[in-house]
Amino acid sequence: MSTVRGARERARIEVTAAIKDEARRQLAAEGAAKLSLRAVARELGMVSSALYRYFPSRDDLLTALIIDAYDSVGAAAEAARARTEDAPPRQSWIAVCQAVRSWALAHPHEYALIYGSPVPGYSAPQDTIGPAARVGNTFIAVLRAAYAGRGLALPPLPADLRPEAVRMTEDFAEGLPPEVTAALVAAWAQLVGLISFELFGQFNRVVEDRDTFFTHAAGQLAHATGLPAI
Amino acid sequence: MSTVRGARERARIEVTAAIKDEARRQLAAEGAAKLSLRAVARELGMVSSALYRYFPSRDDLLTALIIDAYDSVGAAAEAARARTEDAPPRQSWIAVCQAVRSWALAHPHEYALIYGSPVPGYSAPQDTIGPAARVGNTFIAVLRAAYAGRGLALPPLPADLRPEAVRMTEDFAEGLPPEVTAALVAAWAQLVGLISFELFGQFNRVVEDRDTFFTHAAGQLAHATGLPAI
DNA sequence: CTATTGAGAGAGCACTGCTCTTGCTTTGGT
DNA sequence: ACCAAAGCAAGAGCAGTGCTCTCTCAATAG
Repeated sequence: MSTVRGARERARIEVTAAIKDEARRQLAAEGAAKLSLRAVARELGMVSSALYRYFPSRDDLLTALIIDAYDSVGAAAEAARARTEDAPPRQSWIAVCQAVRSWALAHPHEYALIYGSPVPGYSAPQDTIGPAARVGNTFIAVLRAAYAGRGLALPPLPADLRPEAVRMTEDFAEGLPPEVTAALVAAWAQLVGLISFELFGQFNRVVEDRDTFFTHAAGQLAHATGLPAI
Repeated sequence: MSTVRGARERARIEVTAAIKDEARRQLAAEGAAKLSLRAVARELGMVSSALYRYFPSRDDLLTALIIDAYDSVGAAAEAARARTEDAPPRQSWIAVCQAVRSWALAHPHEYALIYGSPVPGYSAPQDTIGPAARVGNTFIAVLRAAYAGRGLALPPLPADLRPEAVRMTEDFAEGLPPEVTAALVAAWAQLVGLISFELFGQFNRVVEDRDTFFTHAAGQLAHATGLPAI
């Protein structure tokens, strides 16, 4: 139970939130590289050393922001799916793709934080893996619904990939045909590639009409996971 | 002509190279975030201010490393294509994909520098766009050879994407069917997505047998660009 | 009511990118 | 061959960073 125990505990929660808010502001304004503990503290009217009572290091603050970013994009994806629950699965798929892209365009630095080069340490802390899975799980949900009691429309896997696909299915996509699981994982990575290229400037002087291009590509990815064309 | 004009000019070239080498060493060891001008200077036995005679700022040093990285991965891709010039185009395509991935696994921090979040300014300087195109041009070359005097094996583009695909073709992929150009651009972005997911830890606890998975995905991308299965 | 815990403040360390000034050496024109 | 100009290294210094340590004071718990 999280009953409020006293003024102290309540204050701690509020200050922690204020720090994260200000840090997120600086992140959005200048990027992760220029996020400075001292500047956050200054803006909040406290001295820098006081901030260490709330986050033991700069990396921990960043990790907190990473988790929030995962949750934010995950929520956007889930909302898109909920909005299209009754539409054909292909439309639902494309809607989720577009939701992720829109979120990325609206929060470029937060996107870079989670899908760009990992800034803090090398392996992501344990706390991030839950929120990190939300978008992927949304895609899984779309496909699960689409494949409920329907035949497979995908060619069989090559022999060397099949065991891996079966394992992945058992691990996190129970119920999906292994062909679909493998295609889904690839499609999800590829989607992020498309968004990253657009966001990180790789499409400058290459792709101009990005909305159209992306929507088409998202449709191709839907096709790759075996979703019917309608 | 780059005739050596004198001891001074020669020294400048050598020192510039030494700085880049040491910087690349630190980049490979610790990542772009921890690359420090002072540490580079220290390691080279010079004082930090002297380094500014060669690179006007840290970002300029990083830009030089970015260009080198683009050239490095571009050379790897071109070599893979040269090695498979007489093979069926699908094999050539897959070989180039694998060359890019291998380069990325061997130079993770340099890869992150060019395909991860852009570290220095936001828009890449003019000097980078030439080297940055080498890998893409390699893929274009593979497809150009494959489509020389051969029919199209791709469905027609939707009406809204067609003009964009035609423009892209005229801009940098002269001779390719517009359907192929559009598919290629998407495939290239998607390939980077696959590699980034693997390199940045997004495949941890998800994909185990990464060689197999990647090779299969590369084959799917070849298929998406219309290359025949053999 | 007292002992313990948590929080803010301040000083300080080691480091960073970058600038400016001061000498010295190589260069190019006369 | 000489001499001004340009290129270069060194040193000091500024403003900023992450982080640690100590000190003081207020809130909590027994």
